[in-house]
Amino acid sequence: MSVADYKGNIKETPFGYTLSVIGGKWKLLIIYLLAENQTVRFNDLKRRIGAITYKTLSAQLKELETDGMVKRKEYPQVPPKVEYSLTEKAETLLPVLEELCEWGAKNQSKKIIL
Amino acid sequence: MSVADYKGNIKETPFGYTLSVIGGKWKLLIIYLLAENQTVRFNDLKRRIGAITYKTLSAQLKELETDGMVKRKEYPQVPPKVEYSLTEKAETLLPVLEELCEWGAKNQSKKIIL
DNA sequence: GTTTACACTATCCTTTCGGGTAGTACCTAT
DNA sequence: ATAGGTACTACCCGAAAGGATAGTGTAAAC
Repeated sequence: MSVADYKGNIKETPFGYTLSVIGGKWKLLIIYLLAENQTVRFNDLKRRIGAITYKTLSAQLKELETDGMVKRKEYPQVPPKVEYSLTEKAETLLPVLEELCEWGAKNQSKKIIL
Repeated sequence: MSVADYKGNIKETPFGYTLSVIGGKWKLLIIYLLAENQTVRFNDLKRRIGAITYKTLSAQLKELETDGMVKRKEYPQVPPKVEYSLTEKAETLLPVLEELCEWGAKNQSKKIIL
């Protein structure tokens, strides 16, 4: 299915799919933090981000998990311990994210010339 | 400003900026249609997309315009005629969009292995 | 002279996303 | 005995995005 063929069901196109995977408000930051630190625990992630709430962090992680971007490893102990890390799938996206970032850096401040 | 430094104001990071420019529900489709056809008129765009409403199309185009992604050329005649086309800035993004698209195509159907 | 087309705008409504606050069960440290 | 830490969930709420419907002014086509 080509991008120009869709009629509103954007998630079914390759591009729309990619967008849906990384489009959440905090998803990129989470991906970057996991890329930098390999494995991070829930409350640690919360502390590093700061402004996010538990509920939102939990939701974003769950979405990333069902999209196959993060792995969740739970240790059956008390108090609980859960470690989050990137999947291989997520790692293959990192170079593309870098490029998007570069494009943004180049164009963010550019004046619009008509 | 690095991506890992932001605290909720995502639009100020290069990546967040890029995302905000292409993140609208129909923006990608519009960009692709303009890339394929060079210049397209308003109602023509509406017909090609189909499911979009005038209001939404109008809003998305306006946002793309203020972000410097599309040019709007108005002909002072009756009935009105307006042509939309991509700016150079938008054209520099096309290769990156292709890559996002490829990643999506490769990963969309992949099963998640834990 | 009624319809059609153009490029929209206005108003209202629904859906979606994320935020705020509180609470859970259990254990460790003081 | 009390406070704090762990990894969450439940419930409610507000803002923002986008959809539905209708209307505008002019002119050409039928």
